Amino acid sequence: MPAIGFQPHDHSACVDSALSKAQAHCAALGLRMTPVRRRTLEILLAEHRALGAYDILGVLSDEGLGAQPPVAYRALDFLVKAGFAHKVEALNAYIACAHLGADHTPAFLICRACKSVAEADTAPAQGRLDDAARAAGFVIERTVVEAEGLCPDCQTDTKAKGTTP
Amino acid sequence: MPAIGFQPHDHSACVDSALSKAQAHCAALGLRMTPVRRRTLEILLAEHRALGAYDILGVLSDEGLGAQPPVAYRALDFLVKAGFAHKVEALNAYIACAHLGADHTPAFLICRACKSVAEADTAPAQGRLDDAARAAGFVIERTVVEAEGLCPDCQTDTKAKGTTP
DNA sequence: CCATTTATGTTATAGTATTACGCTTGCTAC
DNA sequence: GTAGCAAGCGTAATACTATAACATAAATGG
Repeated sequence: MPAIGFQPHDHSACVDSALSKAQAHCAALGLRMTPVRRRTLEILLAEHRALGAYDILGVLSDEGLGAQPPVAYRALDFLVKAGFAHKVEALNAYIACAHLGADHTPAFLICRACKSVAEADTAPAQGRLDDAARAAGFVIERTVVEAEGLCPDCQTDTKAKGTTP
Repeated sequence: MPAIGFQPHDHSACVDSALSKAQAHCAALGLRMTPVRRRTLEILLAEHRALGAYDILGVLSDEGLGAQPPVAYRALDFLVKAGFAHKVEALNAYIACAHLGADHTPAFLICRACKSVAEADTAPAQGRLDDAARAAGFVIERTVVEAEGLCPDCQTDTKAKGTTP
């Protein structure tokens, strides 16, 4: 079990905060935070890594919350639509939103060695893509911005690449 | 068969040019442009759309160039590594590179209505992603920048969304 | 020519995601 | 309170995407 976030932090507080923000957001908008959805969010929040739908399903299934793929996919769809989670396209996997409440365009830094994922702080990230879209007359509805590479911890580890030839 | 690029252009010239640049690049680097690889590139070049590996495989198979998934995946891997094609992560599909020869970070505009894909002219949208990475001490090796939305043609079409309620 | 590497052919299987249908639950209007 | 409706869940079946593993063939290079 390798690096968690890229920076150390009070993870339990970050989980609690996200959970209660999500709950409040649901109450405000009349969305339904059902047991399956809540548990799915908790599972995602437990780590700063992206989890596959079948990883989620495995846990849910162990806990008697549903045994077939649609259960996980429906919960994940809900969380993504509500903005509580994001899909990491480069991994076909899902991760809890790190900036819950902020209206943002997510951008991810994905470590290929330890598989941890950080959601970049930056908000408007998409400057030139926007320009290109405007020039082409294209209307953007959603953006995917992801970077794969090595996190600080893994750059020095032998398991990464030959930085010292 | 809907919109092709976002702008009209001499497509046959754009195919020929790409093909001969690829051939030259292979010759220069000692890469082998085999029949399967060449045909796969031609298939991708035929449209400014992303094609699934199994779409490619279907064509190859019809032409007697190989019937199993690995044939298509290997050809696609080669083309991607050589820089002749890109993978569009948001679609799990592949598209010919539109800027063959230029050393660039691809960025895509993906129309959700007609499925055409344009590769943005601009180098990267990654200004702030870069900043975020530097701040976090993260080393980027590859970036994925994709935008989903509506191309110019599909914004007015009824098939898109209700722009006129 | 033989050895080595590179590419292809094929089988099998793993991993990701959706369709479809029926049941239950919770809300709203009467 | 209960009839009707929408949203959510349970389940089975299946589609789509991708890779592992191993055998064969073709090109390169001594």
